[in-house]
Amino acid sequence: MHQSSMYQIPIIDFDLDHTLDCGQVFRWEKKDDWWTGVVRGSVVSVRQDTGADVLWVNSDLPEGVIRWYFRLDDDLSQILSLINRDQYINAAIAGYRGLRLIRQDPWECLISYMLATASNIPRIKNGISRLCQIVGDEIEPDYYSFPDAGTLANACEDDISDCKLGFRASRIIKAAGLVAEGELDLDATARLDYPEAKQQLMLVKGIGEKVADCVLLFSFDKMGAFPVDTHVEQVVRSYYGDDEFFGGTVTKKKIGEWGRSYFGNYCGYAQQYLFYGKRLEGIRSDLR
DNA sequence: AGCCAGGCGGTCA
DNA sequence: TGACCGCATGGC
Repeated sequence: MHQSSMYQIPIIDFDLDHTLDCGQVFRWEKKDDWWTGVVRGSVVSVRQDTGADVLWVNSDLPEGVIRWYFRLDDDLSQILSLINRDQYINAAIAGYRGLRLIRQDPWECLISYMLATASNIPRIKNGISRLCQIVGDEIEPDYYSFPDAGTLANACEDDISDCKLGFRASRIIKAAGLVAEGELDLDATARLDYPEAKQQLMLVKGIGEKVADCVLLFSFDKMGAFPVDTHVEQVVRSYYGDDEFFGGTVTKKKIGEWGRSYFGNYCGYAQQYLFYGKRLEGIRSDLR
């Protein structure tokens, strides 16, 4: 049995609910004020009372790992002031202040976002949950590890089929093979700078600009990545500018280039606030 | 009952 | 380049 201990971490400018609910991670669940998830193969529970300046942690991981995972080392107020360039992002920041990006495990992040293509968050969560339950290991009653590359590459077809991943299944199996064989070295790729790391990732079939940017931002520590999915595209098109603003047809590629230069070095944070901000009614009515 | 989803790769003009 | 398709199907 594991030995987990309870401790608290002092926090500032951190909102646990926004951080875990904003759609950047898919395996955390909240019940009775406690969020529970799996970090580095071990079950972690965290809780923040509303407005409290401490985070309660129940985990066998040391405090430093939790602080690292939640990017508590980021100077969030500084970052937010850097990206707060207009009324729209200001509203998103006001609505969701305390949202921090998370340092996810690169392998889990890669597969998760490959599975996220042409899907929606509830379905993504269900699919990843099934993948872990069917192909992963039960590390505690009802809690499962994310399957490693070798295990996933060799999973039997029936199990994969039961995960209900649709056309995405064959893509992740192939990627798993590349990682298991060492043909794709995620740790080495993470050490490259943004454009080179992105280029490397996109050599893999099934990884395009958007998936690559998500992996770069959420697990490779590249704050200058700006993933453009359908939601961010809709926000940018309707609020920031349409065809004429971009000088020709608006494409996701152009939006990505615009976002990186407009919001600057921490545009990845801006992207996540825009993405999550889309659900704020104040902003939605502004878009209408 | 449809429509659309944190896309990608290929094809065709 | 940019537009259009097929992919496979769950969730609302």
